[in-house]
Amino acid sequence: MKAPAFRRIEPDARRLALIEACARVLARAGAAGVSVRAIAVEAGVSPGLVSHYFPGIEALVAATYAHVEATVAETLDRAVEAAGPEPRARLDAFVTTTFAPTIADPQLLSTWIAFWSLVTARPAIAAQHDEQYAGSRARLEALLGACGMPESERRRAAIAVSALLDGLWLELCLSPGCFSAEEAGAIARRFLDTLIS
Amino acid sequence: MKAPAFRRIEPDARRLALIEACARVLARAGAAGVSVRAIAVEAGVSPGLVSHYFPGIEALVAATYAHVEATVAETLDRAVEAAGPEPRARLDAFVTTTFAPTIADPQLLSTWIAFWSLVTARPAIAAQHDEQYAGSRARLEALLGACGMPESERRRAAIAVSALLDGLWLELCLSPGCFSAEEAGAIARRFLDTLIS
DNA sequence: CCCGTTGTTGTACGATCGTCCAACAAGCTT
DNA sequence: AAGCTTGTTGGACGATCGTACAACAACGGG
Repeated sequence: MKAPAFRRIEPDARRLALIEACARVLARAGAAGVSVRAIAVEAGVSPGLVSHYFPGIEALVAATYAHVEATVAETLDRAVEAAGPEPRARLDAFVTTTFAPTIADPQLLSTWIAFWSLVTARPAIAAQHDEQYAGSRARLEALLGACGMPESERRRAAIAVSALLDGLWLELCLSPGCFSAEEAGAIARRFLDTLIS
Repeated sequence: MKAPAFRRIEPDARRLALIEACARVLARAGAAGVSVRAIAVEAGVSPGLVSHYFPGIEALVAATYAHVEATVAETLDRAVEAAGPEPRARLDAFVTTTFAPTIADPQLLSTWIAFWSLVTARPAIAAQHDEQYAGSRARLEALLGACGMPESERRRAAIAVSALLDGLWLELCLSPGCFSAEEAGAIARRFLDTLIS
């Protein structure tokens, strides 16, 4: 009559648990502190299990980035839906939520940095980045189109807005004291004013 | 009659040589491939010398970032000077040069990423980032002021332009095929049009 | 209840990491 | 030419890394 030494769970659930553990390690220790053992401890499993589910740390980091990015995108979508039917209000909600504490978080940035550090050297990861960036831009294009922007201008406008948001988000994470989330939101919304009018 | 086993050079020159070697290693192997030994081989010295000049890899990466950032800033300043006296032409030169091949270079990005990965965890490096970012923004504010922008608007405008340039530059390095340097320059210059008019 | 499947463990292995320091030698001074 | 300063070497050290693999045990089907 003793407690089981471990629990068996289905592969997909285990994969997700490892991904979430990796995200926590990245948030706590940064890109340099991520390792098979640290993730295993965080997930409460043995080190060997990490290698069993992922061919290497890089694959796990890539999967973690994909998962966190999807979570962020879901948060943004939810905020857009909550903003109601007015197109411009939806766009503003997208912008404001981008700088909300849960997203403009230095700990979240470390996941991006760990992923970015792999993009240049690994073609497969570069392809993943291209794909996720295209998806993010497509959502932005849809929001801009709903505001009446002609299709011929949407591509460039989405690239511009995406870059502005990324740049503000990045600096907000790296130097939180330099300017506030409200200021970042105001800058971005003002930029949208000039784009849409 | 045999060649000397090594050359003694003055500490400042050796420090610079190590910094340049670190930059080359970062460009070639990325943030994950940087190590004391790799840098020592690249600089043609023994591993012990790296530790002798820098308290650790992190300090060397920080010094390398400072050096590369200064080089980039100098390139931008030179381009601005070469653009002549017209304020708007100087601003355009700043923007265009930001996306020139020597600056919007994936290999250069790895230096930034290696540095960024240290910002969150190390307060001293966060302070260095704040300082260098403030300097970069001050240069931008001066260029905007010369174009007739009132001082009360310069801060926000510089933050906005800096973020847009950073975001475009980042994406240009990560996904070179998505849009061109010319397109990035056109987007940025168009943004400046709306700001200055 | 037992048995087979397979998710999981835990360790051993070689490689590589950053750090350290005593010994060496290059080059200036005398 | 000899001595001295000090930049430089190069290996030793313990820690940690990713990987691999044989043994184990949890859990469902019989």
